[in-house]
Parts: sequence; structure tokens; C-alpha cells
Amino acid sequence: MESLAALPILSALAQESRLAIFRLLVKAGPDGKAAGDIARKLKTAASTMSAQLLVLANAGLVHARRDGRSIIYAVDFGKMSALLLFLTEDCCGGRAEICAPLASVANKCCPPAKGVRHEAPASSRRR
Amino acid sequence: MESLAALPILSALAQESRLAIFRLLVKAGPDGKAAGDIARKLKTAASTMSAQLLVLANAGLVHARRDGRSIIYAVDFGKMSALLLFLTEDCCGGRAEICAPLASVANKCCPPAKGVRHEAPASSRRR
DNA sequence: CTTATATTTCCATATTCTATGAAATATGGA
DNA sequence: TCCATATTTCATAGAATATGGAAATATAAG
Repeated sequence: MESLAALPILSALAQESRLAIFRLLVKAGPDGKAAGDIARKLKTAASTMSAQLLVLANAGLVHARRDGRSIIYAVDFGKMSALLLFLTEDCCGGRAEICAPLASVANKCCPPAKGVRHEAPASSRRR
Repeated sequence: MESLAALPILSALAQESRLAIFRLLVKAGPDGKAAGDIARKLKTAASTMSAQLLVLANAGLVHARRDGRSIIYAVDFGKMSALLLFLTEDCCGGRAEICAPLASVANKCCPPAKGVRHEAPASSRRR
């Protein structure tokens, strides 16, 4: 990811209501959540929610699919992962000060197999 | 770090000129760089640079120290690390989709020592 | 003390962002 | 078809941000 590509993603997350939406969608997981449900949960007008979701979608952080009358939004974890990689590697140059704490979290979640495998088993645990 | 604490950091980075400043300062390392040097390098007015640096400093991403007539700004890697931890753990719930790619980068940078468990060192555990 | 340099503070301006009601569009059901 | 529901699009008002010139402040040097 390039610096310019990271900007809309950072901007999308750099706002209270949108960060809240994003976190809600992370919790919802791959099944996602309908726009109206999110709006009710966060107590915002439908049109406002629509605009916020559009920003998140344009950044690529979430994607939408229609289901009947509802439109379901779900997080694109790949995009989020790419942002974290960009911030860690390209932006911070993989400095030890940054990486060391991350390594502990990442390894706790995905213990490296011998010979270092980087792919996550599809069924890895989640909270 | 809490969601609210992450916001000013994300906002600070979510802007083209400030992200450029930040990356320049990452490259400069712990020694930092004088405000004027940054302004010249990025071709912006001194007053504009001052305002941008203030945003970064208020977010805690950089800190300033005076050296003679110059004011030297340097990145606070701890803060950046905290942001990445927040995004990975608290925000994304340490999902495998997010962690797996990070683990590979982090381990490349800070290889887990041989014969050592992959538990996080107590000093960096949270929650 | 005076002058030059480095940076910040203050201020004005232009731009962008956020939020919302109202109207438009899409879908499903009676 | 007609109506209700779900969401988006549009218009717009108000807030926040970005930028840079001018003046103020701090430091250094002669």
C-alpha cells in the first residue's frame, strides 16, 4: 500500500462516529450488519449513517451487499490488515520499538509454526 | 489506549502533509529534525508547519525540544506502537485475518528467540 | 544593544467536513 | 396496484481544518 492509498483509510477511521461504526462492524464479523441497525444502535439519522458508511466503503474498509430491503455492511479485514502493514513497515520502517510489542500480540493470536508460516489457518480462534 | 485516545492520533496522521511530516521524522529517527528543516524540505510556510507540528505533538506522536534557536521534533515511537496495538487488539479484536500478516512482519523485525515461548513478555501484556 | 535567525502566535480566508430533513429510489408484500 | 420499509441522494447550514502573511517571541552573535 502506498502513502496516498493509506490516507482515505486513516481519514475514514479518524472520526468518532465512523470509528464507532467500524468497531461495531468488527464485532459483527463477516456476516455484517444492516445500515438501519447500525443507525439505530448508534442513534444517528439514516442519511447521516449512509454518508458515513459511504466514506468507510470508499476507503475500502467495509463493503456492502443488498439483502432484500436491507443493505448489509461488513468489514474488509484484508484492507485493515493492509493499513496496519503499511503503518508498520512502510511508514515506520519496521523499527524494533514498533515491532516488538506487535510481535507479542500477533504471536499470541497466530503462533508462528516452526519454519515460520505466515498464513492464518482459516479457522483460527477469535474472541 | 482507548478509542477516544486513538482519535487524535488517527486524525493527526490522516492528512497528507502531516503524514509526510511524520514519515520524514521516522526517517530522521530519535535525533529528530528542526522545524525549519522540515518546512524547507516539504516546501511549506513556517507558520503552516508550526501548526501541523502542533497537531502531531498534541496527539503525542512527536515531541519537541529546543536546541539553540531551533526546535527539534522527533517521533515518539511508543505512541505509534500504542496506536498499532490499539488498532490490532482493541479495535480489531486480534482477529487472525489481521494478525497473521502482522506476525510475519513483526517476527522478521524481532525474531522470537530460539527455544522461547511465544507468550508476550509480562511487561507488554495488556488486559 | 543591535541585528539576524528560528519559530510561534494571531488573524483572515478558502476549503472541506458533518449532520440532517426532505425527496427520491429500491424492494417486498397485501 | 398500492403501501410500508430500507436506504440513498440532494440541498444546505454550521463546524472544523488548512494555509500563509504579519507580528511577536526567543536565542545567538557581533
